[in-house]
Amino acid sequence: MTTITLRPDQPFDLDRTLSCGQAFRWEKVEGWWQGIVDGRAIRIRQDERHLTFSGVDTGFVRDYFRLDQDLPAILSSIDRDPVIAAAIRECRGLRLARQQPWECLVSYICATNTNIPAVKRRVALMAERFGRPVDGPFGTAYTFPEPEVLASVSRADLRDCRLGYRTDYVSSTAAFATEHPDWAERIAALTFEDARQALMEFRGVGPKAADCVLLFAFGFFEAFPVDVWIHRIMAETYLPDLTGKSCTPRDYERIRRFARDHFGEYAGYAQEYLYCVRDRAGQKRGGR
DNA sequence: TTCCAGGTGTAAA
DNA sequence: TTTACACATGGA
Repeated sequence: MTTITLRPDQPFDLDRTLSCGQAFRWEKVEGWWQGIVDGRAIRIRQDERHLTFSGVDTGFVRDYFRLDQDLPAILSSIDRDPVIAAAIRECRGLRLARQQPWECLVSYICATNTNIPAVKRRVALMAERFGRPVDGPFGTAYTFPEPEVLASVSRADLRDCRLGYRTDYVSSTAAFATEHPDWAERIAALTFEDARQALMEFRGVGPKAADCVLLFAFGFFEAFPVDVWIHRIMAETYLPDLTGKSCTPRDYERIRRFARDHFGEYAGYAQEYLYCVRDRAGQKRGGR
Protein backbone atom coordinates (compact mmCIF):
# COMPACT_ATOMS: atom_id res chain seq x y z
CA MET A 1 0.00 0.00 0.00
CA THR A 2 1.37 3.37 -1.03
CA THR A 3 0.17 6.86 -0.25
CA ILE A 4 1.25 9.93 -2.15
CA THR A 5 0.36 13.55 -1.58
CA LEU A 6 -0.94 15.49 -4.55
CA ARG A 7 0.34 18.94 -5.38
CA PRO A 8 -2.13 21.59 -4.23
CA ASP A 9 -1.83 23.45 -7.52
CA GLN A 10 -2.65 20.36 -9.63
CA PRO A 11 -6.27 19.35 -9.10
CA PHE A 12 -7.23 15.72 -9.39
CA ASP A 13 -10.63 14.13 -8.84
CA LEU A 14 -10.35 10.35 -8.89
CA ASP A 15 -14.12 9.80 -8.72
CA ARG A 16 -14.90 11.97 -11.70
CA THR A 17 -11.97 10.61 -13.66
CA LEU A 18 -13.05 7.00 -13.24
CA SER A 19 -16.82 7.45 -13.38
CA CYS A 20 -17.08 9.74 -16.40
CA GLY A 21 -17.23 6.86 -18.86
CA GLN A 22 -13.81 7.13 -20.50
CA ALA A 23 -12.56 3.76 -19.20
CA PHE A 24 -14.70 0.68 -18.72
CA ARG A 25 -12.81 -1.56 -16.35
CA TRP A 26 -13.09 0.34 -13.07
CA GLU A 27 -15.57 -0.32 -10.31
CA LYS A 28 -16.03 1.35 -6.96
CA VAL A 29 -16.36 -1.10 -4.09
CA GLU A 30 -16.64 0.06 -0.50
CA GLY A 31 -14.85 3.34 -1.10
CA TRP A 32 -12.08 1.82 -3.21
CA TRP A 33 -11.77 1.94 -6.99
CA GLN A 34 -10.76 -1.44 -8.38
CA GLY A 35 -9.48 -1.82 -11.89
CA ILE A 36 -7.25 -3.77 -14.22
CA VAL A 37 -4.84 -1.77 -16.32
CA ASP A 38 -2.09 -3.14 -18.50
CA GLY A 39 -2.29 -6.54 -16.82
CA ARG A 40 -2.17 -5.21 -13.27
CA ALA A 41 -4.94 -5.30 -10.71
CA ILE A 42 -5.13 -1.94 -8.96
CA ARG A 43 -6.94 -0.70 -5.88
CA ILE A 44 -6.98 3.02 -5.26
CA ARG A 45 -8.78 5.67 -3.25
CA GLN A 46 -8.54 9.40 -2.73
CA ASP A 47 -8.84 11.31 0.52
CA GLU A 48 -8.54 14.99 -0.23
CA ARG A 49 -4.92 15.54 -1.31
CA HIS A 50 -3.91 11.94 -0.62
CA LEU A 51 -3.94 9.08 -3.08
CA THR A 52 -3.62 5.58 -1.60
CA PHE A 53 -3.14 2.57 -3.83
CA SER A 54 -1.77 -0.95 -4.21
CA GLY A 55 -0.97 -3.20 -7.13
CA VAL A 56 1.22 -0.68 -8.96
CA ASP A 57 3.99 1.78 -8.16
CA THR A 58 3.83 5.54 -7.95
CA GLY A 59 5.26 6.02 -11.42
CA PHE A 60 2.48 3.95 -12.93
CA VAL A 61 -0.20 5.96 -11.15
CA ARG A 62 1.32 9.28 -12.18
CA ASP A 63 1.59 8.10 -15.75
CA TYR A 64 -1.86 6.52 -16.03
CA PHE A 65 -3.70 9.52 -14.59
CA ARG A 66 -1.33 12.02 -16.24
CA LEU A 67 -0.72 13.67 -12.89
CA ASP A 68 2.20 15.57 -14.37
CA GLN A 69 0.06 17.21 -17.03
CA ASP A 70 -0.62 20.86 -16.17
CA LEU A 71 -4.39 20.67 -15.79
CA PRO A 72 -5.04 24.28 -14.73
CA ALA A 73 -3.26 25.48 -17.85
CA ILE A 74 -5.30 23.14 -20.03
CA LEU A 75 -8.57 24.14 -18.41
CA SER A 76 -7.88 27.82 -18.78
CA SER A 77 -7.02 27.25 -22.44
CA ILE A 78 -10.40 25.64 -23.18
CA ASP A 79 -12.40 28.00 -20.94
CA ARG A 80 -13.88 30.01 -23.82
CA ASP A 81 -17.57 30.44 -22.94
CA PRO A 82 -20.11 30.16 -20.09
CA VAL A 83 -21.17 26.61 -20.97
CA ILE A 84 -17.73 25.07 -20.78
CA ALA A 85 -16.94 27.31 -17.80
CA ALA A 86 -19.82 25.74 -15.87
CA ALA A 87 -18.62 22.25 -16.78
CA ILE A 88 -15.11 23.12 -15.64
CA ARG A 89 -16.42 24.47 -12.34
CA GLU A 90 -18.35 21.29 -11.74
CA CYS A 91 -15.78 18.73 -12.88
CA ARG A 92 -12.44 20.37 -12.09
CA GLY A 93 -9.95 17.61 -11.39
CA LEU A 94 -11.23 15.24 -14.07
CA ARG A 95 -8.20 14.01 -15.99
CA LEU A 96 -7.90 11.97 -19.16
CA ALA A 97 -6.34 8.62 -18.30
CA ARG A 98 -3.72 7.05 -20.53
CA GLN A 99 -5.42 3.88 -21.71
CA GLN A 100 -3.82 0.91 -23.42
CA PRO A 101 -4.44 1.16 -27.18
CA TRP A 102 -5.61 -2.41 -27.78
CA GLU A 103 -8.14 -2.54 -24.95
CA CYS A 104 -9.31 0.97 -25.77
CA LEU A 105 -9.81 0.14 -29.44
CA VAL A 106 -11.86 -2.98 -28.74
CA SER A 107 -13.81 -1.24 -25.99
CA TYR A 108 -14.94 1.55 -28.28
CA ILE A 109 -15.82 -0.89 -31.05
CA CYS A 110 -18.09 -2.41 -28.39
CA ALA A 111 -19.45 1.03 -27.52
CA THR A 112 -21.36 1.78 -30.70
CA ASN A 113 -25.11 2.31 -30.49
CA THR A 114 -25.26 1.13 -26.89
CA ASN A 115 -24.82 2.41 -23.35
CA ILE A 116 -21.96 2.43 -20.87
CA PRO A 117 -23.18 -0.36 -18.56
CA ALA A 118 -23.50 -2.66 -21.58
CA VAL A 119 -19.98 -1.82 -22.74
CA LYS A 120 -18.60 -2.55 -19.28
CA ARG A 121 -20.37 -5.86 -19.29
CA ARG A 122 -18.98 -6.84 -22.69
CA VAL A 123 -15.42 -5.93 -21.77
CA ALA A 124 -15.68 -7.70 -18.41
CA LEU A 125 -17.01 -10.85 -20.07
CA MET A 126 -14.21 -10.91 -22.64
CA ALA A 127 -11.66 -10.53 -19.84
CA GLU A 128 -13.18 -13.17 -17.57
CA ARG A 129 -13.49 -15.71 -20.33
CA PHE A 130 -10.38 -15.11 -22.41
CA GLY A 131 -8.05 -13.04 -20.25
CA ARG A 132 -5.29 -14.19 -17.97
CA PRO A 133 -6.05 -14.44 -14.24
CA VAL A 134 -3.90 -12.25 -12.02
CA ASP A 135 -3.82 -12.08 -8.25
CA GLY A 136 -4.43 -8.60 -7.02
CA PRO A 137 -5.44 -6.55 -4.02
CA PHE A 138 -9.05 -7.58 -4.51
CA GLY A 139 -8.77 -11.27 -5.31
CA THR A 140 -8.48 -12.77 -8.77
CA ALA A 141 -8.83 -10.37 -11.66
CA TYR A 142 -8.57 -10.92 -15.38
CA THR A 143 -6.43 -9.09 -17.90
CA PHE A 144 -7.93 -7.88 -21.13
CA PRO A 145 -7.20 -10.58 -23.74
CA GLU A 146 -4.39 -9.97 -26.21
CA PRO A 147 -5.16 -9.71 -29.95
CA GLU A 148 -3.99 -13.24 -30.75
CA VAL A 149 -6.29 -14.65 -28.10
CA LEU A 150 -9.37 -12.82 -29.36
CA ALA A 151 -8.39 -13.73 -32.91
CA SER A 152 -8.37 -17.42 -32.01
CA VAL A 153 -11.69 -17.41 -30.16
CA SER A 154 -14.69 -18.73 -32.09
CA ARG A 155 -17.29 -16.23 -33.25
CA ALA A 156 -19.88 -18.04 -31.17
CA ASP A 157 -17.83 -17.70 -27.99
CA LEU A 158 -17.17 -14.02 -28.72
CA ARG A 159 -20.83 -13.43 -29.41
CA ASP A 160 -21.59 -14.94 -26.02
CA CYS A 161 -19.88 -11.92 -24.49
CA ARG A 162 -23.01 -10.02 -25.60
CA LEU A 163 -21.18 -8.32 -28.46
CA GLY A 164 -24.12 -8.70 -30.82
CA TYR A 165 -23.45 -7.49 -34.34
CA ARG A 166 -20.04 -6.16 -33.19
CA THR A 167 -18.70 -9.70 -32.95
CA ASP A 168 -17.27 -9.73 -36.48
CA TYR A 169 -15.75 -6.27 -36.01
CA VAL A 170 -13.84 -7.37 -32.91
CA SER A 171 -12.83 -10.62 -34.50
CA SER A 172 -11.45 -9.09 -37.68
CA THR A 173 -9.77 -6.30 -35.74
CA ALA A 174 -8.10 -8.91 -33.54
CA ALA A 175 -6.93 -10.78 -36.64
CA PHE A 176 -5.41 -7.62 -38.08
CA ALA A 177 -3.70 -6.67 -34.82
CA THR A 178 -2.30 -10.18 -34.56
CA GLU A 179 -0.84 -9.94 -38.03
CA HIS A 180 0.48 -6.44 -37.37
CA PRO A 181 1.70 -6.43 -33.77
CA ASP A 182 3.19 -3.00 -34.28
CA TRP A 183 -0.14 -1.45 -35.32
CA ALA A 184 -0.26 0.85 -32.28
CA GLU A 185 3.30 2.12 -32.64
CA ARG A 186 2.64 2.87 -36.28
CA ILE A 187 -0.46 4.87 -35.46
CA ALA A 188 1.29 6.70 -32.63
CA ALA A 189 3.93 7.87 -35.10
CA LEU A 190 1.40 9.45 -37.47
CA THR A 191 -0.08 12.93 -37.50
CA PHE A 192 -3.52 13.31 -35.96
CA GLU A 193 -5.48 13.18 -39.23
CA ASP A 194 -3.41 10.32 -40.63
CA ALA A 195 -3.77 8.35 -37.40
CA ARG A 196 -7.51 8.97 -37.57
CA GLN A 197 -7.71 7.61 -41.11
CA ALA A 198 -5.61 4.61 -40.14
CA LEU A 199 -7.89 3.75 -37.21
CA MET A 200 -10.98 4.01 -39.39
CA GLU A 201 -9.65 1.19 -41.53
CA PHE A 202 -10.54 -1.22 -38.77
CA ARG A 203 -13.99 -2.63 -39.36
CA GLY A 204 -16.43 -1.20 -36.86
CA VAL A 205 -14.34 1.92 -36.29
CA GLY A 206 -15.87 5.10 -37.64
CA PRO A 207 -15.11 8.74 -36.81
CA LYS A 208 -16.46 8.58 -33.27
CA ALA A 209 -14.68 5.43 -32.15
CA ALA A 210 -11.49 6.61 -33.85
CA ASP A 211 -11.62 9.93 -32.02
CA CYS A 212 -12.16 8.17 -28.69
CA VAL A 213 -9.14 5.93 -29.21
CA LEU A 214 -7.02 8.87 -30.37
CA LEU A 215 -8.01 10.84 -27.29
CA PHE A 216 -8.03 8.16 -24.61
CA ALA A 217 -5.17 5.94 -25.74
CA PHE A 218 -2.91 7.92 -28.05
CA GLY A 219 -2.92 11.30 -26.33
CA PHE A 220 -4.20 13.29 -29.30
CA PHE A 221 -5.94 15.93 -27.20
CA GLU A 222 -7.39 17.72 -30.21
CA ALA A 223 -9.65 14.72 -30.88
CA PHE A 224 -13.30 15.61 -30.22
CA PRO A 225 -15.50 12.51 -30.23
CA VAL A 226 -19.12 13.29 -31.09
CA ASP A 227 -21.65 10.86 -29.67
CA VAL A 228 -25.40 11.44 -29.32
CA TRP A 229 -24.89 13.43 -26.11
CA ILE A 230 -22.23 15.72 -27.50
CA HIS A 231 -24.24 16.19 -30.67
CA ARG A 232 -27.23 17.18 -28.55
CA ILE A 233 -25.21 19.65 -26.48
CA MET A 234 -23.68 21.20 -29.58
CA ALA A 235 -27.07 21.58 -31.25
CA GLU A 236 -28.61 23.12 -28.17
CA THR A 237 -25.84 25.53 -27.30
CA TYR A 238 -22.99 26.07 -29.75
CA LEU A 239 -24.46 25.36 -33.20
CA PRO A 240 -28.22 25.97 -32.88
CA ASP A 241 -28.84 25.58 -36.59
CA LEU A 242 -27.87 21.93 -36.30
CA THR A 243 -31.25 20.32 -36.56
CA GLY A 244 -32.36 16.75 -36.51
CA LYS A 245 -31.33 14.20 -33.98
CA SER A 246 -29.05 12.14 -36.17
CA CYS A 247 -25.46 13.23 -36.66
CA THR A 248 -24.64 13.00 -40.35
CA PRO A 249 -21.01 12.74 -41.46
CA ARG A 250 -21.26 16.39 -42.49
CA ASP A 251 -22.56 17.38 -39.06
CA TYR A 252 -19.75 15.42 -37.46
CA GLU A 253 -17.09 17.20 -39.51
CA ARG A 254 -18.61 20.56 -38.80
CA ILE A 255 -18.80 19.93 -35.06
CA ARG A 256 -15.25 18.71 -34.71
CA ARG A 257 -13.86 21.59 -36.78
CA PHE A 258 -15.82 24.06 -34.70
CA ALA A 259 -14.63 22.45 -31.47
CA ARG A 260 -10.99 22.48 -32.58
CA ASP A 261 -11.25 26.19 -33.45
CA HIS A 262 -13.30 27.18 -30.43
CA PHE A 263 -11.56 25.20 -27.67
CA GLY A 264 -8.09 24.92 -29.17
CA GLU A 265 -5.54 22.14 -29.08
CA TYR A 266 -7.06 20.57 -25.95
CA ALA A 267 -10.56 20.32 -27.41
CA GLY A 268 -10.66 16.72 -26.25
CA TYR A 269 -10.61 17.86 -22.63
CA ALA A 270 -13.54 20.17 -23.39
CA GLN A 271 -15.38 17.23 -24.89
CA GLU A 272 -14.88 15.14 -21.78
CA TYR A 273 -15.94 17.93 -19.44
CA LEU A 274 -19.08 18.54 -21.50
CA TYR A 275 -19.78 14.82 -21.57
CA CYS A 276 -19.36 14.70 -17.80
CA VAL A 277 -22.23 17.17 -17.30
CA ARG A 278 -24.34 15.82 -20.17
CA ASP A 279 -27.43 15.13 -18.08
CA ARG A 280 -27.50 18.75 -16.91
CA ALA A 281 -26.35 20.39 -20.13
CA GLY A 282 -28.92 18.70 -22.33
CA GLN A 283 -31.97 20.26 -20.70
CA LYS A 284 -34.03 19.11 -23.66
CA ARG A 285 -34.45 15.72 -22.04
CA GLY A 286 -35.72 15.10 -18.56
CA GLY A 287 -33.42 13.60 -15.94
CA ARG A 288 -31.53 10.56 -17.05
C1' DT B 1 -44.37 -2.20 -26.01
C1' DT B 2 -41.44 1.27 -27.45
C1' DC B 3 -37.50 4.07 -27.04
C1' DC B 4 -32.76 4.89 -26.29
C1' DA B 5 -27.80 4.22 -25.75
C1' DG B 6 -20.14 7.16 -26.03
C1' DG B 7 -22.42 4.51 -34.32
C1' DT B 8 -21.11 1.97 -38.32
C1' DG B 9 -21.58 -0.55 -42.74
C1' DT B 10 -24.04 -0.92 -46.81
C1' DA B 11 -27.23 -0.27 -50.49
C1' DA B 12 -29.97 2.83 -52.90
C1' DA B 13 -31.05 7.42 -54.50
C1' DT C 1 -22.19 12.48 -52.76
C1' DT C 2 -25.96 12.03 -49.51
C1' DT C 3 -29.81 9.39 -47.38
C1' DA C 4 -32.15 5.38 -45.37
C1' DC C 5 -32.02 1.44 -42.92
C1' DA C 6 -30.44 -2.70 -40.36
C1' DC C 7 -28.03 -4.14 -36.62
C1' DA C 8 -27.84 -7.12 -31.08
C1' DT C 9 -28.44 -5.89 -26.46
C1' DG C 10 -30.62 -4.50 -22.14
C1' DG C 11 -32.51 -0.92 -19.12
C1' DA C 12 -36.16 2.53 -18.50
